[in-house]
Amino acid sequence: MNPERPKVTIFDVAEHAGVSIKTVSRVVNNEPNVRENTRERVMLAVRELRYQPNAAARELSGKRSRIIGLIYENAEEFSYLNDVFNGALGICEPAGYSLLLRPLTLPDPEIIDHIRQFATNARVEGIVLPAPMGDLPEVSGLLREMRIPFAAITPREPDPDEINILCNDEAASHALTELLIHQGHDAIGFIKGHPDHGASHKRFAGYRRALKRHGVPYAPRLVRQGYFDFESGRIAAGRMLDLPEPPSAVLASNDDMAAGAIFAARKRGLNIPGELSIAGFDDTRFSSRIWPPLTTVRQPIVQMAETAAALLIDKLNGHSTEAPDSPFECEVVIRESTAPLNPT
Amino acid sequence: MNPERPKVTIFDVAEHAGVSIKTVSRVVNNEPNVRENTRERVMLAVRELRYQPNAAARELSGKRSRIIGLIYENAEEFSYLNDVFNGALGICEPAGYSLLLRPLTLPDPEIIDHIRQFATNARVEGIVLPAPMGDLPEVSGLLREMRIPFAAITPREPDPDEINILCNDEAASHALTELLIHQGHDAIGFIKGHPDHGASHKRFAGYRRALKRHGVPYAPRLVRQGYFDFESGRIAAGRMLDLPEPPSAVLASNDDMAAGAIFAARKRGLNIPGELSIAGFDDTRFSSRIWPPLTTVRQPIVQMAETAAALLIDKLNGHSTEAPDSPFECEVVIRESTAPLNPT
DNA sequence: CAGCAAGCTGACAGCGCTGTCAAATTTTTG
DNA sequence: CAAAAATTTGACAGCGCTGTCAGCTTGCTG
Repeated sequence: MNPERPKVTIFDVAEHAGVSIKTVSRVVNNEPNVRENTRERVMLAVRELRYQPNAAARELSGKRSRIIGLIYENAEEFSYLNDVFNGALGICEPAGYSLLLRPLTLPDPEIIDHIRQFATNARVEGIVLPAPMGDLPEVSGLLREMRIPFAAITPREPDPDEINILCNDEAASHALTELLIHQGHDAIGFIKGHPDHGASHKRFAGYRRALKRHGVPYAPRLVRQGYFDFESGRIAAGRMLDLPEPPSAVLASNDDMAAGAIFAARKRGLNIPGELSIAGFDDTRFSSRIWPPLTTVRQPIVQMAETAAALLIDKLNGHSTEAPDSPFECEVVIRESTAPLNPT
Repeated sequence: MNPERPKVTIFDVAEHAGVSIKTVSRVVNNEPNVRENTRERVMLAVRELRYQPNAAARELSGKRSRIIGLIYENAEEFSYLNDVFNGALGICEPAGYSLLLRPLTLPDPEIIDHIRQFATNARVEGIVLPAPMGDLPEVSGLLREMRIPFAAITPREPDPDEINILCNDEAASHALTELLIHQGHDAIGFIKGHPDHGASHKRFAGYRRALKRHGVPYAPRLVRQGYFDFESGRIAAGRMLDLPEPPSAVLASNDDMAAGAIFAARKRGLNIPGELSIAGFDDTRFSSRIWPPLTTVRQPIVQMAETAAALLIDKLNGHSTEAPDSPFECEVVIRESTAPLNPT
């Protein structure tokens, strides 16, 4: 594409170093069976000539594209994805891999075709599946069938043969609920997340376990279905607040819905956290900037995505994939949207 | 990467259609000089065998990578980028191009090296430069020198030989300021954007022009420097609000800073919009979800990115690049954070 | 119907690299 | 110190496609 730039090929390097092209190839690809002396000579030539292997030739010859795909839901919530992109890119680049994005709008009846086409067309070697893509059985099923390795970032049951990145959603939700209970709340509303997301169930489970543990009765009227978006949070919270005996605290399964809950509370003239405590989940960029700043849970998304990419690349390179033995830790971030219950 | 999938090559298609591989190549690449009859026969074979040209072989042989790079500032503000990604991907995919991301953290003293390496390594044919990348002279200079076509999405002076996607920032800012003036405000604070971004100057210029046009005196004390981030908006607004004669309205050069201004106002117990009107710029996902929902300006980012990618691809394919003759239109979105001045 | 331009089609040589396998070299062994 | 074993190196054949250019068909012209 740039005629001016004189392309340095493997032949130039070989000549410069006084070896055969195959030896250069060995050195460049870190293959064994090259005398240290020779290796250094080649490396020197590589550096002097600023040799950059031609990716297309490599792929054509070696059958390795060094491309990793990232299939994600093209939803509104994007700060989560930002972290995923950054984490994955940060690992792929130094490893010599490219990252190719494939947004998908859910629900997508043709999802199978779309993914199949993406995998074939873009000739990806492996795929990263952030939530909720990793939750969809048809997606993981297809990839298994196509024998394309993938790394799912989602809180599902880990499979020893597959890469699965988890964090302790359940424990974090438990801790957050516990915080509210310790603050004296005993009517704690819960807005569930999208039922197709594994995280939704974990978070709800943590809530229930905390109630049980502390002897707070579970009230189904205080639990509403949400879908992880602002609107559903606003509506769900509104319903609860209009109840004859409204909750004194609301726990939303993510920050978008928590923002919706704040919105609903304000509409009704409620003072937060004076009259209603609200907590969310995810610690989006957003959360510290609304008023009041949101009590929430922070997940180490960047690290999780890094790990996903790193393990995937390891697997592609035939290294033993050592899954991390414990899930990543979430952290409760306490801000001003929650406060001890004010006995009026 | 998938041994099971039998690869269909151009030879298979040629045999199946009873022509030479070259003819298949012609048909697949829409080259002229193929009899209609022959073309159809080949197309049929392509469809029957589900032939997918091998990208690596194409690139190696034809010197065309069909890869477009997207270099962006890896900043907090991400909803803008979401739109840029979506717009660019939406055009690239059907056109048979891949989009490769390259986040950069600004300021970056080694930006030249990073970009040079990206362009070489990833062998991109062209590059999309959303703001503020297109504003940096060293970046556009380097790409010009490397003779890599690029499309800058940024409000700079258009160059007829280069692709430049603009929107009427200045006019939108003018309109927004005018709105506040019509609402009776005559002490309108302005928080400037990052000085390295072209948009900052346009937006400030619109503000000044509107003041002038309506005979509202320009007060330097009501203009503060910001950097497009929440914190700088919070601080700048705080300074203005602590003035002996504070403004009755504040216009921030983007929504993040407007959110900072809201935050600062709330800290001081001010009622918005009762005691202070606040308006922003960009209409991030955020803007309608904070309280009060923000009056702001919406830019057609997706369409701008689509146009950028489309023009770039046209250029790469040697088609006449017809730049759109007028900038994209912004739209003032009026929400509840602004209100007529209440004469107390 | 010969003669010629224009339109089609195909043979073949790479593109730059890696895999295979044989040859050359070094090291180890008896 | 020779023979065997292990290590290192290189020659060469593709990978699947496009560019070049020559050859073959057409359809016209006179």
